[in-house]
Amino acid sequence: MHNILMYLCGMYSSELIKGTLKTIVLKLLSETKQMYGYEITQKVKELTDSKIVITEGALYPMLHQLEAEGIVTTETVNIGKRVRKYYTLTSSGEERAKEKIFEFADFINTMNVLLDLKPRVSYV
Amino acid sequence: MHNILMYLCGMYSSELIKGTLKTIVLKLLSETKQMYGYEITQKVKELTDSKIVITEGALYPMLHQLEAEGIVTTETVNIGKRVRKYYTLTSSGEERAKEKIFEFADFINTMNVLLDLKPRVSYV
DNA sequence: GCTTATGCATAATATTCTTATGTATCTTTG
DNA sequence: CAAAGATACATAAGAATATTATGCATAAGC
Repeated sequence: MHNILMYLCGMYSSELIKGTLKTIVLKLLSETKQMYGYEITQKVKELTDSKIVITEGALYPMLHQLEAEGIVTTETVNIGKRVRKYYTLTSSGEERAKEKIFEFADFINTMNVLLDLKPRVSYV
Repeated sequence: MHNILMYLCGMYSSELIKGTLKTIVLKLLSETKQMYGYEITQKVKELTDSKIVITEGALYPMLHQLEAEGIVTTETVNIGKRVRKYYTLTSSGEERAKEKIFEFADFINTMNVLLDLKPRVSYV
C-alpha cells in the first residue's frame, strides 16, 4: 500500500525508522529521568499519534545493550506481583544523549539540503 | 570516536543513513532526469560536503532493484571503451519519488516533535 | 470467564547497509 | 612512460538493526 493513505493510517515504511530508535530512547530518558520499557513504547506512540510504533522485540534488546555499555542503569520495582524495570541515564549516558540528538539534528539539515526541504532544524 | 569531531570530519553513525538511500536516489533522478551510478555517488558527496557518502555496494543493488520494480529504466552508453549505465525514472517512478520525499518530510516533522527540534519542515 | 492491557524476554527471520573483492578503462603526474 | 588515482560497473560475505513470532505472567475491564 504505497500511497498517500499510508501516512494517514500512521505508518512509515519501516526502513526510515531504522537507526533512530537509540536516539529516541536516549531523548526520552534525558527528559523523564526514569522510564520502563513498556512506558517508552506508549510514550512514543502517544507523542507521534501512532506514526512511530516501537516494537518490543527491538526495544528490549536495545535497552539491554545500553545497560551493557554503561549508558543506563536499571532498577527493578515490584508493582503488585508484577515487575517493572526502570532505566536511568548515567552521566556518560546524558552526554551520549546530547551527542545523539545533535547528530540527528545535523543529519536532518543535511538531508534537507539534499531533498530541497526547508527550513533548517536547530537544536539548542 | 563518539564526540563532536565526528560531525566535522563528515560522517554520521551509519545507522542514520540507513533507510534514506532510496529516497535520495529517487530525489536526484526526479531532478536530473538521467543519471548513472557513479555520478549519483559523486553528486551526493558534493551536495553534502562528504557528510553522506553512498557506497557502491549499496547503490548498485538498489538501482537494480528499482529497475526490477519498474521504477526506473536503463540505457547503456559507450564512453570510449567504457560503459555507462544511465537510469531514468518511469512515470510510476516519478510518482514513487514524490511519495518517498513526502514521506520523509513527514517523518522529519514527527521526529522533530519527538526530539523537540524546531521548526517544521515543509515540502511543497 | 474472556478479552485486552500491562510487562518482561528471546529466537528466527528479513532488510539494509558496509567491507572486500573483482574487472577494466581513462587521466594525471612524477 | 609507468604508476597511481579516478572512473565505472558488479557481486559476495558479513554486520547491524529491525520485524515477526512466541513465550510467560499479572491486572483490568466488560
